[in-house]
Amino acid sequence: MKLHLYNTLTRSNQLFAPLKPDVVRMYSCGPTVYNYAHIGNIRAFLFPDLLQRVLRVVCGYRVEWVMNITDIEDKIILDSSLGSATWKPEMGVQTNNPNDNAAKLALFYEREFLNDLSIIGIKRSDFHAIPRATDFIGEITALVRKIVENGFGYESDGSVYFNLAEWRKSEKYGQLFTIDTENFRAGVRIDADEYDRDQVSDFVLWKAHKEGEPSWDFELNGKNLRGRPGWHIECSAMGHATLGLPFDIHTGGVDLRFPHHEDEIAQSKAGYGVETSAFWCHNEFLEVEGTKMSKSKGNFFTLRDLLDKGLDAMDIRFAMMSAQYNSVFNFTFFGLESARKARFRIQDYIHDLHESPLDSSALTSSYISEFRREVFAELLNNLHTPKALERVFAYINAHPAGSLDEESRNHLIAFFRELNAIFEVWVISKRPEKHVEIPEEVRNYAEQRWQAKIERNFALADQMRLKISELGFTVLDSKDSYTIEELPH
RNA sequence: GGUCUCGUCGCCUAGUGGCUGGGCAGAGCUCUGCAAAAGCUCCUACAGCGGUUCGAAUCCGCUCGAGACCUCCA
Repeated sequence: MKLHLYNTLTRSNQLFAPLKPDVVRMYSCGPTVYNYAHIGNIRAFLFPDLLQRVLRVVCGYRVEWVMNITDIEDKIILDSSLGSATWKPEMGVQTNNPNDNAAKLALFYEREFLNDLSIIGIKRSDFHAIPRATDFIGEITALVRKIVENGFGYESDGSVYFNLAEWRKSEKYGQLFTIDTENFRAGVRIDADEYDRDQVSDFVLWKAHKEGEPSWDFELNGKNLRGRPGWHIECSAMGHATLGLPFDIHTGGVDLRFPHHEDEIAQSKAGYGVETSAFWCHNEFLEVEGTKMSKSKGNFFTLRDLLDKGLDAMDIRFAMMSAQYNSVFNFTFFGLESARKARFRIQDYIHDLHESPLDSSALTSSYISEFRREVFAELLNNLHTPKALERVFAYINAHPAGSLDEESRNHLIAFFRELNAIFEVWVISKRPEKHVEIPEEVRNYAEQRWQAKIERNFALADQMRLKISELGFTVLDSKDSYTIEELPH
């Protein structure tokens, strides 16, 4: 089955086919590891996770998914510098070596990040590689050297810049983003004072060393330009090293279209002489309670913030599936609760499919192949998860589990197993039996309540209910009997 | 200032020139109390104003409103 994906490069939905047969090579711009992942980051990684799962499960491709770790960058340098207030003891002991300090801080947050990914249902084993920028300094410097050799880079005060004026003579700059050259230049000039650049719009490939900052040797034209990589060059080099260019799909947040991805396209082609990726796919941002998430508004949440509030990571994962990846997702706590209930409706249905039919006289048979085809068709339509879920709900509404015969149930169970290989928010099994110890006291109260109820002494029955709930339990009545359950928390 | 996106039932999310989605919340019923579960039923919306059309939430124009990007940001 074929996937249609929105390609920012062509600004249209395009039929996807891998460049090499049967294997999809996909690169996702990963995190800069200077802090804990927030829920916006989480969405940005749930998107490629969903994409690679659909490519594998529905399309049947093998997927080589690469996500980089940016472990050298301004904020990392600042927070890892000697005397930094944000240094944590868990990161280790700071030394006089800035490279070492930056690496320690980055490694700490990298581990936290990978742990967060696994909590949210993104599997480590689904990655082909998770390269760190600082492990590819050799690749990066080689690329910078090529760009200079090809006439698209120049050195100035120990830094190396991309010569955009030269590049634009033969190539289009602004493939992913409509750039207004006049405003673009005017905007950049403000921050550009300290640099001596031919064009204000030129971006940095290699940054000259500053005292106290991490740095690496870099030989260029017989000079050692000790310094560190520019932010955009890292992805060009790592994508080339881990997947080869061009690869099939490049993902990232919408904010990365410009300048990050635009510059990546220019650099890779200026250096390696080839295009970067056939598809560029961008996820939209999320908002929290209708406004942009920001620390000053107090609506900024890391994943661990939400888990600390007692929220379930699977509900967060499922809630994010309720909007298409390329539309703004409004994250609300009410919405999260709605998503939880919706998720459990499907979960209960899956459990029910495993139960033996009570009344075998009136069972119907349902051909699920059409249902399966429809759900998958929605996913293949640019990962339209809301529509896919709508199909699922419509189906389970029309086909209560109790009405289906054995064969239909088994087909459905098999289908939900497939679907869960994409959504990864359900358990495909019988309803688990609860083994909760009911205290003697609670059982006594429950029995007294039942007797009182039979005698129609509802005042006493209500008293008993109150006592039971105070002990953390509740009584569920059926026609001729009752059961005792533990209250949540 | 430039480049865009979007305004759909109480909330969230689809959709598309005519047949009027789905989830959550809410109401009623199955049910002789209370509480819960499940099932059934109900809850017909498309910012406003013009225009095109036999017919528009869907196309065009204007107005109002919301938001994003252009600078580190997923």
